[in-house]
Amino acid sequence: MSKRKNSGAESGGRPGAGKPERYMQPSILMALRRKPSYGYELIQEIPRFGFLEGPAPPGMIYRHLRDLEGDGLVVSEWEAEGSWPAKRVYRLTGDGEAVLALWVDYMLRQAGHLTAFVDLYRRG
Amino acid sequence: MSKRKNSGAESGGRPGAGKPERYMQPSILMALRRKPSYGYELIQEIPRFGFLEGPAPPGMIYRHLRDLEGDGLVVSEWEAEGSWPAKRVYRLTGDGEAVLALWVDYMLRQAGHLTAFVDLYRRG
DNA sequence: AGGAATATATCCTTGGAGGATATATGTCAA
DNA sequence: TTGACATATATCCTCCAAGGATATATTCCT
Repeated sequence: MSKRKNSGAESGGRPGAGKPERYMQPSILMALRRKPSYGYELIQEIPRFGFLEGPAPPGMIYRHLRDLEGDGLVVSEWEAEGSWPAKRVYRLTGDGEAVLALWVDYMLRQAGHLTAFVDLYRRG
Repeated sequence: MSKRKNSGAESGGRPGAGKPERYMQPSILMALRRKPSYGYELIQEIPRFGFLEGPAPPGMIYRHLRDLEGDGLVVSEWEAEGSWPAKRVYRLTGDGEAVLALWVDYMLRQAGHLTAFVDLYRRG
C-alpha cells in the first residue's frame, strides 16, 4: 500500500472526489465583465459556470478579488448608497479584459485536448 | 499592489504562464491501457495528449506510478530480459480501467463547461 | 430579544506539484 | 580508455494555491 496520505485515485483531481479544476479567476473576470458586482453576489453567481458544485468558498473569492485588484485587473469602489451593509463593488479594467481573453484562448485549447482524449478513449 | 508573491494574473493557472491542468493520472492510465509501459517511456509518451508542454517531470511520473500501484490501479513487473537497465513494466488492472472511465466522464463534462464558457464569452 | 441573512476580511494548515538530486549501467565517439 | 550521454528508477524537500475556520458588523424578520 502507498504510504502517501492522499494517494492515487483519491487525490489531485480524482474524477469523483478530490478538487478538480475550478477556474475561479476566469469565472470572476467573466462575471465582472457582464456587470460590476461584489463578493457576496459572486459567491452565488460563479458556481453557475459549472466548475463548482456548491457556493464558492468566501475566503477564495475575497482573496482573488484583492489579488486581482493588486494586479490592476479589476478596480473597486465602496458603495454605501442603499445604506444596507456596504458593498465593495468591483468592475473589470482593460487589463482584466485582456487577461480574460487569454484565459478564453487557453480554455478553448484545453477543451480541444479533453475531447481528443475522450475520442481516443472511445476508439481504443 | 498585492502583497502576495504569486498574485492574480501571475499565479494558479494563469493562461499564459503558471501551471495549468496537467491530467497526469488519466494520461498515465490511458497510456497503460493501450499497452504496458514503464516510467522512462511514459515520460516521453504522455505529453502527446496535449496537457503538457515538455517531457513529463520524472519525479511526478514515478510517484504517480507508485501511488497508482498502491491503490491497485496498476501492477508492475520487473523486466530484466534485454539485460539493459532493467525496467519496471506497469500494466492497467480492472480497477484502473474503472477509474479511467470515471476520468473520461469527468473530462467530458469539463470540456462541456469549457466550451459553454467560451460561447458565453463570445456572445457577451 | 434573538436568529438568520447580508457582507467583508484575515489567518492558518494542508497537501499536491515538481525541481533537485542520487544512483547505476550500457553505448559510443574522441 | 575514459568521459560524456542516454537509459532507467527513486527519494527528498520546498513552495504556494486552496480553502476551511473564524471574526466582525449591520439589518430584517418573527
